[in-house]
Amino acid sequence: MSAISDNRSVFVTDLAEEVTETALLNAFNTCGPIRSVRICRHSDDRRSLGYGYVNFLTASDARQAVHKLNFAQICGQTVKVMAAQSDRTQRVSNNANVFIKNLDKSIDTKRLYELFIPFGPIMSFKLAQEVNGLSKGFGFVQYESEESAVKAIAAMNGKQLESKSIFCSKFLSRSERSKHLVIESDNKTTHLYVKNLSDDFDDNRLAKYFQTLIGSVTSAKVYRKSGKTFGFVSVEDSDVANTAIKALDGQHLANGNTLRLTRVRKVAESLPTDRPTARNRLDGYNVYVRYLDNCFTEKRLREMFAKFGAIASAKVFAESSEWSLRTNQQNRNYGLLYGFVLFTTPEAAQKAVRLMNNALVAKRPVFVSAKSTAVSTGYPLGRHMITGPRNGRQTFAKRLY
DNA sequence: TTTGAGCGC
Repeated sequence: MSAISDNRSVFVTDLAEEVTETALLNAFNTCGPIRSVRICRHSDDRRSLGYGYVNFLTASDARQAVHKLNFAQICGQTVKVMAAQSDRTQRVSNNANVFIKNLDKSIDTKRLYELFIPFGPIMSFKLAQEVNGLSKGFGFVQYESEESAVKAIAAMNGKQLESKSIFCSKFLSRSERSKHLVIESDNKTTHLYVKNLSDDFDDNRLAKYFQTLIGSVTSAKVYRKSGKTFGFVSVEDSDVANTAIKALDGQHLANGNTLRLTRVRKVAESLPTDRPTARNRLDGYNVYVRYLDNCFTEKRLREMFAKFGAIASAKVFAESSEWSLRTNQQNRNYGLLYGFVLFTTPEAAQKAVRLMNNALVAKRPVFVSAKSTAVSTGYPLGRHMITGPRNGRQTFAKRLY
């Protein structure tokens, strides 16, 4: 068992760049005997990363250091001191993390801490700041226990602080939050999807059916496909929509069909919270290609697609980030590869999809689509490995999207 | 407006 991540160590952050190990030692040795100190540094040029560790001989000295030296000045800069917690999962998800926003800009890190410490022991805290140190007006306080977080939220949410009334809630990660927003927005929709209609429904009849039962229908449209009859009904407000679902979902029609009524689901991609990406700019011009072959190269990709129009760029990507492990001795790629062909016109891209999808290339079907399905393969964003032509040379390049 | 991730020899 490593002696480092136990409760005899403290994590010190917001260190000025010039703070040395000696300065750190001098600042903390008033709390008790120290085994070691460490300032974490860039591996290339040894510049300080702005945080480090002080390892005491006893847990009680470490606790005392957190208490005594949090917000102390070292080399003229206020530092934060907290119990070291190297286990990332412990730091990230204990369900005791509070998000705070709408903070008056005059509230600094220390004030934030003081406002929230009455509700229980704090594991970590952070005020979001501009590079110049000015508050961004939001921050995080993570307690040791969920109970403290619940108490803090109950007491502090809506509280007037300086010019503003603050907002506090359990912290949600970006992805959790976006799911949440989809549900919220679904609950607010005024558009309903109706299925299992009997054949005798048309637009008029559907409108009348809803009108009679719930009133205030703004539109109704019936569709028939593969022998099924379904439709969309819009109502005046989301309360009516919710009432309609409660009242009509599961109703039996005259012919015995069970009517199903649900909200029209919004897709996460269409939410206004989603930032436009570089990828969107390529929509319509870019074609995604998946193909299994051990010599699938950019040159080959260009040759395959040249007949559809001018190609701005063609790239091949390896399925796995462990690409190098999948290169055989002839330096040919094997394993799943995929690529993108960027055309200079949307017409060329459409034609490529239409004529190349499922076409046989060297006896194998090739999958060609206007939309990439590669985003869900767990790729880290940013830099990606790209195969060089035939010689298997690896280079890193930015993804196309 | 703003929903993290700084944590080691």
